[in-house]
Amino acid sequence: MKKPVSIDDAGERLSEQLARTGRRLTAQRRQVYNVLLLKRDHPSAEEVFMRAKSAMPDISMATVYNCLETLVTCGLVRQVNHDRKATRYCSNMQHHHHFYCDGCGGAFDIDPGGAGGQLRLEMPPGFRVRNFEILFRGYCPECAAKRKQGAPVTIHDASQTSCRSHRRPLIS
Amino acid sequence: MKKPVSIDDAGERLSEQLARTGRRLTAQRRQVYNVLLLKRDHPSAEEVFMRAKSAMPDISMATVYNCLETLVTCGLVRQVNHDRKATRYCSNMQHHHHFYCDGCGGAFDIDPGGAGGQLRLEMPPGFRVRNFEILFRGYCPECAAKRKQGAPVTIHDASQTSCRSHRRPLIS
DNA sequence: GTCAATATTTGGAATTGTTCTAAATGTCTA
DNA sequence: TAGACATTTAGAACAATTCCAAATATTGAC
Repeated sequence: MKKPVSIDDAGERLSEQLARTGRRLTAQRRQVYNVLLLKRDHPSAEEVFMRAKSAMPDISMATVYNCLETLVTCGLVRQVNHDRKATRYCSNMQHHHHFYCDGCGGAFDIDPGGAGGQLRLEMPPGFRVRNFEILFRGYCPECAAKRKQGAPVTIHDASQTSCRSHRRPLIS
Repeated sequence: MKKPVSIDDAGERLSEQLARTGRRLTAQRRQVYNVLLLKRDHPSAEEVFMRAKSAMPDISMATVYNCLETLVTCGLVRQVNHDRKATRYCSNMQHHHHFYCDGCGGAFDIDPGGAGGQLRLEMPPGFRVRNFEILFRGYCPECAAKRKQGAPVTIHDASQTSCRSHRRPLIS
């Protein structure tokens, strides 16, 4: 299994990715990224703000949001959403699943296990799974067809709900 | 495969479940439940409101939220969340997974396929999966241990984050 | 190093989806 | 039909997030 980004590589990785997308390396971006690498417990923007603030007292919440967004679009960090709670941020960019604790609300990474077509997941010791749910992303038949025809398509525009509304729902 | 609740059974089912939990059957609750049974495309509260309003012009948004919550706690309807978008409501109470279309934003139910331990999912024709993610729910080692000891535990209190914060994250 | 051009940060206002509140209305039981 | 209690309602409050426009920082050219 590949190693995640170490704090040592982080600076290089960060400036590299920022440069690649024509962005500047700032102290705030470095700080926010560091927070995410230092303790990989999926903090919310609020939590990132508080941790960053302790090392950089003048950083603002708006900046934390900006930096997080930048890191996400640079592919250095990903967002993790669960129920409608605040978005959390994760510096583990390898493909993985998540375990959400009903007790403490914690989020834990679950390794996707054996590669290839076969999926063989193993929970780390001590975890008690009550249920699971698979979340697929892709294109529904209508949108897949539209894209094949080469029509210009806007991805993920929430206001564009035509497809959803006139299709027969897939439960029988 | 079992059939979902038909509109005909719905009234009975609704009053039955409401009575079981000491609640009253009201026109608004019936209306909201009907909206959800009539078109199973995972509408948001806003969409439910608009559809309900066309048959019952005086219904209010607050009532729609109240009714939806009641239906959820009665086990007649479930909430479906995706990214941080508005919660959607689903009257398919059988265990199933979800497919989210990146094109139109639609949500579709995916049958969990073969019963038993083995999981063999099949996408309905035309769907193009780009990626998937598994979401586990349960208890993390610390919370599982606490519960075994019979300590009184509050389930899912978001403010209680101790467990999350002092545990080493599970990525290596 | 200095300057201009441009990107970023910042505080506060605005927005969105949702919950709360308290008064009005409805339903049920006696 | 009254009294007890549940439900509905409009609007205020709320939390997480985004937007805005001014202040500040960074970069590249000289």
